[in-house]
Amino acid sequence: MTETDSTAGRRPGRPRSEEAHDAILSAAIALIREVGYDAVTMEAIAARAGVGKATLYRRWKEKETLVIEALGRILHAIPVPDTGSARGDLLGLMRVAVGMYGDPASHVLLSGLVAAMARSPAIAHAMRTGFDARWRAAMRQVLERGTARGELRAELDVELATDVVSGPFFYRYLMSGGPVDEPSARALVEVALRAFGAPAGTSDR
Amino acid sequence: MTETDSTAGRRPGRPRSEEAHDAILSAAIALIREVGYDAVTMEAIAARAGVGKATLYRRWKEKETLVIEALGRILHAIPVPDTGSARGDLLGLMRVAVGMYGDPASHVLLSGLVAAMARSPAIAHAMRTGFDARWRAAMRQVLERGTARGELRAELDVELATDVVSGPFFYRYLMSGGPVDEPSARALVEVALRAFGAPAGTSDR
Amino acid sequence: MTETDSTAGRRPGRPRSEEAHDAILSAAIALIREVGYDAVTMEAIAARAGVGKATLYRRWKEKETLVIEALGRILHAIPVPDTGSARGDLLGLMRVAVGMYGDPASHVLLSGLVAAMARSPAIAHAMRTGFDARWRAAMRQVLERGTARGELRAELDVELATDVVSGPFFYRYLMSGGPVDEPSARALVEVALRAFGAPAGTSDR
Amino acid sequence: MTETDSTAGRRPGRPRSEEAHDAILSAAIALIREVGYDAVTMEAIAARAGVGKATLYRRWKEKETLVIEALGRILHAIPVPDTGSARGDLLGLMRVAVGMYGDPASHVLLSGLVAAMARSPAIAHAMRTGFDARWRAAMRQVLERGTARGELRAELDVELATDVVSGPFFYRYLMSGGPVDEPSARALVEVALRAFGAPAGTSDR
DNA sequence: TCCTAAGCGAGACGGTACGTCCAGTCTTCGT
DNA sequence: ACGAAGACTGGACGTACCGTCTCGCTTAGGA
Repeated sequence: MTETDSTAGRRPGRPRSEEAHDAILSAAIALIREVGYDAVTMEAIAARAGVGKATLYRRWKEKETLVIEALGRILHAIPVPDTGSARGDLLGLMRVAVGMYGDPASHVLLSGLVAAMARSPAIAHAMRTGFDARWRAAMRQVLERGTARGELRAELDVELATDVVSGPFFYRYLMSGGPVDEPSARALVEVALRAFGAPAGTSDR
Repeated sequence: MTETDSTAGRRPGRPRSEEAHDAILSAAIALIREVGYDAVTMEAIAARAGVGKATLYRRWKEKETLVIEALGRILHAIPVPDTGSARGDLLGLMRVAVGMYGDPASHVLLSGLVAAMARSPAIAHAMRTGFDARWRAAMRQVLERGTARGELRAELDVELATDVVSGPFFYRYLMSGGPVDEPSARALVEVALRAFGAPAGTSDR
Repeated sequence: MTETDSTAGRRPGRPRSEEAHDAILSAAIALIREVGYDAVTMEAIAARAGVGKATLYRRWKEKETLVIEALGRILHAIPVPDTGSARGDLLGLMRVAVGMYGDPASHVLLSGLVAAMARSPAIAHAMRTGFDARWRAAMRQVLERGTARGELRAELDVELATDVVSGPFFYRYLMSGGPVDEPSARALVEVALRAFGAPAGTSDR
Repeated sequence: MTETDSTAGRRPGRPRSEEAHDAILSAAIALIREVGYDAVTMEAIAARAGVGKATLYRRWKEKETLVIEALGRILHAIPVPDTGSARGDLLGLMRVAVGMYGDPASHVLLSGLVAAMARSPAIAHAMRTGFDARWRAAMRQVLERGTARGELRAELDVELATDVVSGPFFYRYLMSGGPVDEPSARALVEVALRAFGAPAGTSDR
């Protein structure tokens, strides 16, 4: 996520300090928890990390890219459920979603990042590859397993199915204020199965 | 949307100037178009409107509520299509959505407002009643017409169906970057019909 | 002027590069001419010289000492006039002064160094021995020649006479903005002769 | 010294706070005394005065003009001695000079301002009218009284005489490090009398 | 016709954060 | 142990807005 992915031949001069890097990301996370995402300032992060502001700007151009990298540290990989049925797998995944949306810090954080994505292609890219891609990969795996098992239609559009299942929560969470909970998760799974389930006579239902 | 809707009980003192009100809203809209939503500042709006800053703060507490009112001026009511079929009506509505998302100013604007909603309940309320409610009402009308015609299931959960159809575009637009266009609209309508259409043997198809 | 004047006693390790030394001093002079004395930074000098900042600090503690050494390179020795009369000699010397003050870079340069002298005894010492001493020596020579010739009083206080002649230009140049030119030089010489000339009946005029 | 000399018709908007003005100047003076002239920063002045930085920059573009105005507050008018003789008057004035140079804060302060004069015509102007002019006016008065009394030459060049008397101290103080004291003052007065005194046969001596 | 109250534009107020710059030091590599 | 390169902490810079606060002036209704 940093601009130097190394592997390239050593650059001259003093190398960037990993300690500083860690201190900054930790400070960022701590501050987000304490004062909330958009009260966090580069100034405060630097101070908390015991680091000059220039050191921040040398590595991240905006607060958001920094935050995204920081979140990468505490974000676990998304566990892909394997319950034996598409219904179970999808439900498992939706429960993960419910859990993520449930964190009280999430709202300001997510919406702040969404706003930042609209301003900066770099941030958009970081968010899409850093977060969304993980989620979509998990969904893809579940869906493909479902088609392989014959529970879901063979001609299934994975992207569409992913959005149909994921979009409603995202929309409720950020806009309409509708429920993002276990019952809703169940309902959405049933919708998905009706829309993308294999026609009768095959294994589902 | 302003706090004083009173024509009742005349208050003492000089009344608020409608000219100033108009000038401010016009300035806000113009600035959003010119420099983008989040580069707009109260300072600039006041200057552009030829108005003191206090005049702004007397009427709106935050930039967002001002903007929401300003948008109310240029936002048309959502036309509820009546094509004779649920498929046609839904598709008509989705085309409206495609059109709204298509405005190049929309991205920063919408995401900025979404972020503001997370910070301020007042803004959230304004957005939900000012924008989202219009959309949901249109959806409700279309969906109820569908059930009345027997095309859609009688036990349909209108809120759920609305979110299943609307959520994916919202999600693609603000997060994943997926397509928000006519073909996608068609695909989503088909998904909705499969998920919420009346069981075979009834009037749909 | 540098702390290592040693050609004596070979030290271990890589010897200091004379090329670097030259490059630095040249860069310093060039930058002073281009952007003016106090816009010059150690950073810029190092960059221009193609040298690490540490290399500068290894040799000079402050910008000023570096500059003083750099100036030593381009500063000619002060030519002591020998016209045969105290009046002529003094006038010759004052013309040198007029010439030095005439260089457009001199003002910021001199005043900057004067300010630095007040901060740092080291700089003060460098300036006094590097510049002022040369001037005073020239004055002394001229004055002593004058007393030897009987043109000037025998009991003359050389320091006082030097300051009476030199001070007014310095004062005008840095503070009052009065003229520093040939006529003023002439006037000052006449003052000096009246004040320090031998009493009537002796050799002066 | 501020850009608004009033008398002009009232400007619109909230007037500038005199309290803030005073607080700033006091803070500046206090800081100069405490940490020395060139360690004083706009930041520190603002903090000490309990004032926003913008309030400083709204009134003074550079630290130096602020300082000059601040000094104006504590600088007494120069008392013009009237002892009955040119010798006494000049000596009185020189004693004032010795006193001013004697203040331990003066060196960094004066040299800093001299450097600032070279950078900025505004500062140069402020210094010349604010400080130097007072001194020169006092000198002029003394000198003219001397000529009126017949002690000094009628054709006396006041500017030249002023610089001959004042320059040496200025030069010693900022450059050569020579003595600036009572004996030197006496010596300079004698020089002035020899150079500018009326020829023998008139009242002096 | 005045009085009171709230509006108005203008702009200064105390603050906070911005992103940049430089000082002076430190750490890496290669010579 | 030198060299360059470029990282480091620290702190001031000058700017931009924030939301609040005076100013003097205007515009109404009620006394």
